[in-house]
Amino acid sequence: MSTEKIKNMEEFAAKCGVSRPTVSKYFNDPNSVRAKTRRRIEEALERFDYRPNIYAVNQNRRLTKNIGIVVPYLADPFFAEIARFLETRCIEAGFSPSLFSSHGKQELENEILNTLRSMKPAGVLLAPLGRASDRKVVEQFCRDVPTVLFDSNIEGIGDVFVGSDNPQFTSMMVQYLCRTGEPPCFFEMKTPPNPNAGKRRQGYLDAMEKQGHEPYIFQAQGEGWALEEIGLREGIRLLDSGEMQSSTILCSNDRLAIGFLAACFQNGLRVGISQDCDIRVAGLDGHPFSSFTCPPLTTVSHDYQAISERSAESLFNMIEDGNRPTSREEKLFDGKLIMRTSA
Amino acid sequence: MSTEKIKNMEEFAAKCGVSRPTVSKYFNDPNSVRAKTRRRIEEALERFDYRPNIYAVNQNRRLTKNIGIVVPYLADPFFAEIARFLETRCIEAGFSPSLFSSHGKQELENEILNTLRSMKPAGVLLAPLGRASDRKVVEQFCRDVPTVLFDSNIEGIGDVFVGSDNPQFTSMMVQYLCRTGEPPCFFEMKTPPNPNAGKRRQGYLDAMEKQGHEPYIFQAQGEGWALEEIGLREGIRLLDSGEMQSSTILCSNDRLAIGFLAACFQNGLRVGISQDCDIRVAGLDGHPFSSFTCPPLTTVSHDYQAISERSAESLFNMIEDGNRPTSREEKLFDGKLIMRTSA
DNA sequence: ATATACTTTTTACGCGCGCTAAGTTTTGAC
DNA sequence: GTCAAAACTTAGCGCGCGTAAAAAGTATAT
Repeated sequence: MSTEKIKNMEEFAAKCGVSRPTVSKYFNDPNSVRAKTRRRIEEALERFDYRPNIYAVNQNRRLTKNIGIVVPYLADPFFAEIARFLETRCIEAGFSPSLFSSHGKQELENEILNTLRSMKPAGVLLAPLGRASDRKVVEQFCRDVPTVLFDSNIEGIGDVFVGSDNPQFTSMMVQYLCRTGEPPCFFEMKTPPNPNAGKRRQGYLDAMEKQGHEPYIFQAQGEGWALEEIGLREGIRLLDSGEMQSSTILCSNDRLAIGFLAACFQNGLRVGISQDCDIRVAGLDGHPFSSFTCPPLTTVSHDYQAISERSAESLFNMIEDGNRPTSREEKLFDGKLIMRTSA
Repeated sequence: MSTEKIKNMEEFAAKCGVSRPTVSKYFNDPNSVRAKTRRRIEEALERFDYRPNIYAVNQNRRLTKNIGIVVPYLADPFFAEIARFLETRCIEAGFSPSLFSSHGKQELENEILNTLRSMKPAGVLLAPLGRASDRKVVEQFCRDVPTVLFDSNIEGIGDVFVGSDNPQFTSMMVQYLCRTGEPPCFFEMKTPPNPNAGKRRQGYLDAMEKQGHEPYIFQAQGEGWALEEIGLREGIRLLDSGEMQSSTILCSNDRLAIGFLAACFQNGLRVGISQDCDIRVAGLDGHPFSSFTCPPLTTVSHDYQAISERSAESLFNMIEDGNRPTSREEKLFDGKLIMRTSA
């Protein structure tokens, strides 16, 4: 490896013994040049560490090879996990992913979308804030940029939506809980930051009605994404209030459930399905840590792999075709019931 | 807001009624133009949504306003949390942060550093893989780009290192555990992916010796970042082996501890400090979820805020000064003992 | 050998902006 | 009203590359 600095493609082309446009062509698609030419370039590539200037490249290309990945809250392991999958898929497919987190704030989401727009990305994988999103901004963005929405659906926006069938999650869990014990009450936030809470509540109400049981919903106070803390604090409040109608509780998501488990522990309640336990607690999401709670959390898990794969594939297809789908596609994946010992 | 599309700075300058260089000057520093001129530009900015083409801008500036943030594993809530802090600080200071995760892989870390180099960043905040890092690559990178290392120190590399005093963590915890009960044994990974494990082991050995106790270390088998799972599986193996010399165990980090708690639960062991408990479990890190385990985890917490603040400030100072510090600076923050009920 | 279809080279322009130098206007202090 | 300083305008180069068109070269088939 020579230490000689190569300034630009012109110089590098000289080292290869080919012309600059040919080198340019090579970088756009190594297969588009003759095998012999390719070898010469690749040999030079090993002797000198030259990289095309990304800014010059992107300025001149109509569309870049960038892909934006936007999640509402990256410190949530659920999104961290999905982002990890997506990033890897993008790299494998030869794109340059850029990762953004809205940190739960509308202004930041808007700002990210604006930044993204000026990046001329080939496409964007967007998990919007949901209710907290600025609908008009997101809508306009999706018109301008090929976008796959995931996790959180905003009706009519984006070319494709890929996510989980949230009512199915709740319905399956309610059914399971009813068959194995007392019908559950429902623990959720009054003003949830995460997008799918509304659908889950409705799913609970519908499922309970279908099973012929009276629903009971407890709404936790609190704002923001500190879900475990809210689950703990409000869980204690709920337990102390004596309002609980049932010894089975379904939490709107695993993070609330983790908090609620802590509340139970603090109140000396034994959680689980065995005879000597006082209460059953279930969650929803298949949170990466849900198998390590005490007791391990019974939950309905997203099909992470499928959601990431499908989102990425959909976007890649759109990019390759060059045209957006005529009608909006929606793909919902079922969740998988994971029976552990908490419920 | 007019819908008229503005193609470039030339056009936008015309709308403002000022010349292009003046607009350019404004975007580089709004205070560098006369107040009246600034008003005219900002009014136009409200009527038309123009943004300078970031690729053209970055191509022509010697240094961009980009800051790279690199962490070894973003799906680890510890790094997610720090990354969130850092990102916010960069934006506040007028920079454009780009977030990268090495996903625990050396090749990816190298690739990220290469990408970063070609981004001509003003500076980089780097939490390296540590032992798994390619020392030469990181070293060369730090010579080329102003870099603040954080969390994981690589001796002699980078202009500044900001992190926690890991031996102090272990030492403090060992002291606490010895004063309140049986001296702890130590639970760690044989080949830990996280960088500071070595220092913690040494800290344990030193502290035990200082206290006049015989150390006992159990090394968990397993590779990668699935620390909870390893803690659970190997925890069970340890408990079943009957090798445990003490009823107090200190885990090398909170994620292992979370797994170990699950192992205890599964084995019917009651964890905690009260009389009716069988075992005390402590962790290290102040993991965001450590307060929601059952029982809540006694741990030594990083000073997240201080580490992020200091890292960011150090980098900003280097960037503003324009010159790198003559000698390498190291700043270690003490951890805070957080007494909960697990130990 | 000749025709045909690819590849590659040459030449040249354009992208949008940073930056500089020279000339012009505006500002504010006296 | 004068005058120097500050802010502006005009003009123009350069950054590193994509890309298009035309010319030249090269592989494959007849």
